[in-house]
Amino acid sequence: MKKLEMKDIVDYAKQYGYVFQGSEIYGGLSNTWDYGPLGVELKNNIRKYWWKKFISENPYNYGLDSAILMNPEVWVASGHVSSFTDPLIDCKHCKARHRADKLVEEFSKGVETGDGWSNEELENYIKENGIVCPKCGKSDFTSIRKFNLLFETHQGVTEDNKSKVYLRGETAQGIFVNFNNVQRAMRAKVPFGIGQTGKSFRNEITPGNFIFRTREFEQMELEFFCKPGTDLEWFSYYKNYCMEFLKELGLKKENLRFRDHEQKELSFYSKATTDIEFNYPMGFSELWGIADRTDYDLSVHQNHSGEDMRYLDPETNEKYLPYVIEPSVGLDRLFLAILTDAMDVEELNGEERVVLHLSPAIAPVKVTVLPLIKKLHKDKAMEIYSDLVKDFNVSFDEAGSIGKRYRRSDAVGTPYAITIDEETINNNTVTVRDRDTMEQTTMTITEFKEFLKEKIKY
RNA sequence: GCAGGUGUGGUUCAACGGCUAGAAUGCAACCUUGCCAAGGUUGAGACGGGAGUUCGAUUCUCCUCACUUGCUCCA
Repeated sequence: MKKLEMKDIVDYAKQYGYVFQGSEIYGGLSNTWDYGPLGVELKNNIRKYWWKKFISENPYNYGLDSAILMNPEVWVASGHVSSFTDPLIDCKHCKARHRADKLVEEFSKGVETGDGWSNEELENYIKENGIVCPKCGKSDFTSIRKFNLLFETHQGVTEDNKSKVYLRGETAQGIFVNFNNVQRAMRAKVPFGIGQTGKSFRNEITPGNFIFRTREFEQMELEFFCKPGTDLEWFSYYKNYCMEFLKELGLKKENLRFRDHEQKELSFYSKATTDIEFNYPMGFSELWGIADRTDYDLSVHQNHSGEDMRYLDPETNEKYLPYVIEPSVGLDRLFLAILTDAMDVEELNGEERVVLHLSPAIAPVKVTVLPLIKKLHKDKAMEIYSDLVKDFNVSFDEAGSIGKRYRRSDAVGTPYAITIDEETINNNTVTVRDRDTMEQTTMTITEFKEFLKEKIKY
């Protein structure tokens, strides 16, 4: 089977109602995508599954849904307002773009530009030392321009500076600022976690690769608070927990791998980070980041807000800032991974069969109801359809030959098709056809409902 | 944001400075068939957007938008 390219995935997604280009009739808007009727079902199912695995099924963890708009001080404390602003300069000669601080650091090994350097200092240092463009070797740069990755907007009807607010750049901060609330309200004992899903916004400089990197995206984040010293244990626990989850979703083992961050690429606050990478059409790339963030987040909020964020251990009467393990995954990315992994173009009797091998638990449509002969079996089929919709997401198809209808249902990832014929009218049995094996079995409607219920269990 | 490439029905492709822009597939309706993309009839459906050159532009030029490849970036 040939490796599918991103274009194949995008075309497929559009054709079958999974993902459309945003604002398409107006020529689109860069890197925005709308989830279609099947896409939203799949996305909801993935989110639901995540919630079950990480929140409701997990005795340690609690859910949360914090606001997208937060007090701007949150983002000052988290460092997003200042350090998210990368000092970028362009080489006037070859048009390459570089980070000014990186140029300086590379030029004079050991010099830490950190937060302390202003744009002017960076520019002057580059000029005085004649630092050259690593690409073309000339020293002819534009002045530094900063890119704030946070979306800004205004609260209230007047656009004065006081009412400036940011769209959240990550859901995690909503969790940290509610640490005390959740701990007290739920009488939670460390270790415990708080998780939430929701939209976040970042002005990425280079979005792209379909829904892999967009400026508006949905995160599913868990912040797990544990006692310092136990953090590495929990870190490795969650590495495995996440990988387990991905396999349960049906992702193929060979398309997944761990990648530990090297010491030098770790963020300044992180003790350890591991990515779970997936083999997307453009190659292996990040799907899930699992990070040991130490007590960085709670301590910056404690310092900036003046609130005590420490946890009082009821057994030892010891007060401490918990360490945080953060498994954070992008829902859109996971969606893309699942679509890529499931999609297959198979050779069948000299014809091509597009089939989406989605696990029944997350498939948008669980079963499609097909009357064998429209005239004779439509009424019975409708009756069964109306009965099934109460419990399942079901579709109905009466157009074209039976084989063609099987193919249509394969193409959108529906795991089962049931055919309604004379037997159904006489003794309530249907022919159940399996998408993956294309095998048929006969069972009663009641048996089928039980069968399906079992198959779609999360 | 920079440099290159590409834009014709839902999809894949064709033609042309000038007659009603052609086909396959898909889609819809009807007839026929009835368990793995059968056949027939009918129908809907396209030159990304704007400006310019021209008697006339889908075609040539410019701008713009989108997609795409590479670079820069990804806390």
